Amino acid sequence: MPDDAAVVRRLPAERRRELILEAARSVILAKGLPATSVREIALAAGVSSGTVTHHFAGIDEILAAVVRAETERVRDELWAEATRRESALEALIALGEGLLSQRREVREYWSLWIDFWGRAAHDRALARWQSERYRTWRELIRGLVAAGVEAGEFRPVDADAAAVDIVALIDGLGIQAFFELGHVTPAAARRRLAEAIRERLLPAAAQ
Amino acid sequence: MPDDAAVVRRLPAERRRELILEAARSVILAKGLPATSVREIALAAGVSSGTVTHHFAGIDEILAAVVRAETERVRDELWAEATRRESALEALIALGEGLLSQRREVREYWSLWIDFWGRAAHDRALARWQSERYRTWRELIRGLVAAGVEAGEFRPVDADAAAVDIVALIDGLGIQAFFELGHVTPAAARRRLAEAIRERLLPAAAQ
Amino acid sequence: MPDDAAVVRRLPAERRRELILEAARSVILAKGLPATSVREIALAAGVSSGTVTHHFAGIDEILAAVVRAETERVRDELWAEATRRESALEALIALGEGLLSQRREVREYWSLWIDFWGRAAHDRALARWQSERYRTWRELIRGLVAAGVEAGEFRPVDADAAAVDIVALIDGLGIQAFFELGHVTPAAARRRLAEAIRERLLPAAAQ
Amino acid sequence: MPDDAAVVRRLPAERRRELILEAARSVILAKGLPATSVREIALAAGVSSGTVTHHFAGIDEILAAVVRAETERVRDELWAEATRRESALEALIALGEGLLSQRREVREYWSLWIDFWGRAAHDRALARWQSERYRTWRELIRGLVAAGVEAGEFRPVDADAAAVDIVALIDGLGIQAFFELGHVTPAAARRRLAEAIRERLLPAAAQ
DNA sequence: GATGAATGAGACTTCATTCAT
DNA sequence: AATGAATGAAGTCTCATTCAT
Repeated sequence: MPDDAAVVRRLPAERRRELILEAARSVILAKGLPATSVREIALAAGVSSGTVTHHFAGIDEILAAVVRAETERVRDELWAEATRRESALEALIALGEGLLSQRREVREYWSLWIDFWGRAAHDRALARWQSERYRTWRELIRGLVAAGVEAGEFRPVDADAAAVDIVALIDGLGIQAFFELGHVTPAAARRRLAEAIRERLLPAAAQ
Repeated sequence: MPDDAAVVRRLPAERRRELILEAARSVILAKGLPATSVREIALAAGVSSGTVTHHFAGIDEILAAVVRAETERVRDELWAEATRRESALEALIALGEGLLSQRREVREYWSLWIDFWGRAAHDRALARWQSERYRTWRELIRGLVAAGVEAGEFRPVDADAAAVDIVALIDGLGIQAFFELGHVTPAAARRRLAEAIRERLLPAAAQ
Repeated sequence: MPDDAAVVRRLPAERRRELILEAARSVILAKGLPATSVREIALAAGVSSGTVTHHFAGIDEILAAVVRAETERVRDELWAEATRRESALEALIALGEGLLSQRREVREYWSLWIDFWGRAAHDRALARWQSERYRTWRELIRGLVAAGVEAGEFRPVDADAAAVDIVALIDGLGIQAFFELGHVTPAAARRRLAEAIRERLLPAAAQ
Repeated sequence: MPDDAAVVRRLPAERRRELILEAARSVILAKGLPATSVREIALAAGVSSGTVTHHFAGIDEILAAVVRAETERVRDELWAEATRRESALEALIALGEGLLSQRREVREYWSLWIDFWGRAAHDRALARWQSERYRTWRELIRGLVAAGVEAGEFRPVDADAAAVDIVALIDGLGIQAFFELGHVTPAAARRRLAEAIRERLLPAAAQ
């Protein structure tokens, strides 16, 4: 019986990679990107450091994979939730509020992104990726705004411009809430966002 | 001409400290906070690494001093510029646009802050400091908004809420512009900010 | 003959640890505790400094391990030798003379202890350990004395007090012999010790 | 009034040297010889580190001077006290007990010596000096013993041998008491020494 | 006599990576 | 697939010493 209960010795490469990425994510969240080492990832994953470097080309690949997975996971989750709503307004607010939730995972999401920005600020390729990500978010939001305009739900605003504003507001409120210790709580940030979106898009009569 | 800049061997401590901080700032901007080492700072400053540690208690003191100096410099500069304007609207726009300028120094300012956020995200004391800094900015902006309301220049808005929104917009636009390679240029960010401020504060008739 | 001592690249951790401790011991003896660095230990062990820190948590762990191993080795060796003797007197003298032998290893033993005292004098935990070590030695000697008294071989002395005296004499003679260049040789120290023990313990008639 | 009360700016070299040695002594006692740095000595002396190296050739000279001064001071003091006694026995006991006193200065004396032994164990010149010091002590004690024998106060013992024994006992008891936390207190060490001296030297009838 | 700016060697430790097993 | 022994570069910091002032 060499295959002890919780201790899985040998796994398919793909499964082991996932476990290592999961461990890496938890270490990054706890200590921050710059303080995340192969040794700590290995420790958290319950494997030797050799196993970590056996499955990845280097530590940079691990970090990139973690951020990429997180991005996609959160985007898909929130988008699914948003498009379940009846109106464009509700969809937009659901999207924004999802990003300003006080759930632990959301705080972790911001932590990861703030860490990533720091790295991307000095790495051309990562900066390009970050730029793409912004483009994606703006495109999603632009679509919702345009649909609302089309449906007569919103004023006939410039959807591109509105998307820039809304993404900026979400980021700005997210950062304030992340560092804030009392004043701009996540709840307050969500209130501000919802109100700002209404004011920005609804016809005067509807506000 | 014995005291040629590049040759000066011995300087008053205060002057040497300044030169080292200047060098540290340039290294941080080029490589990022986590990649900034005593050795690189010394190299950039043209002194031995021993000289660096002779003038500072440790590398953390250097990094903190750089960020602190940058903060104060930019705040004072922009505030002086803003309060020179005639109306509250113009002052607000000057402040915001100053932070979204495409001058090299402003890009550097954002780089430094993005790096700092990464560190503050995992350091209680730095997070507190960041929180204080936000409080200061909101307070400055709240004052301008309240003055505009008082003068009948703005609608009777909640100045606190408006300050949160405007700080968030500036941060959000600043980050998008920082990473953006083509779409959301600094100029576009400034346009968006000015328009958003007008819409948020001016009476319907004045827009 | 692929595993020539000087060429062996890869070893079981336990064996490598032993080799490093052996190397550390030789460095300490040659240069003294305060001058013993990781680099020198690595050099003496024929490995990289990284290997040294790979096998030990830090240099303090190495130094402690060396001293501990030496202590136990000498104590066990001498005690085995002493208890092989027929009478309590002979056992005591064997023990003491073993500690005052002129064998190279004994001189090294004193060197190590003198170095260790220097460290323990300024370190509470090490001082406690040193105190324990004295307690052990006194206890061993007290037992021999008590046995001799019991057997009628010695006068009815206070065994506790005698143990303190004998330990003190051994230490004092050991130090004098260690530093002495001509007068109090190890041989002289042994003579003095044997005579002192006889005088201290034997009945007047037997001296 | 540049010459502020307690702050003496400029002193004759000889006086400054003394102040620095005094400061060095206190640092050595607090931190131990190996941890004593020029910077700490300068700090304790209230001068710049440049001043310290200005008055001494190097840190080794300072350390040697401190030990030398301490040695002479203690020897002279105790010898004066001993020779004030009426009998050889009392003089010997006064000498020994002076070295086992529980006064703070005596504990400091042992600390200094233990530190010094560590250094002398790896330095030929210092070892020679240590040897000389032992020779001096043995000579002083031999003289007292011989006088006692001469006067009929002591048995006709070999004074040379007795001196070796007594010096050894003092050292051995001193070390045990230095490290001991409860059992062999300074008071117990003094009792043991006095009794051992009596037994070693007095005629059987007088004990 | 006194200062302290400047230096460079060397202290310990952390680390990503390689590779024999 | 997994391990972990081994490496050497690079990290921060301490230090004794030099020397212009």
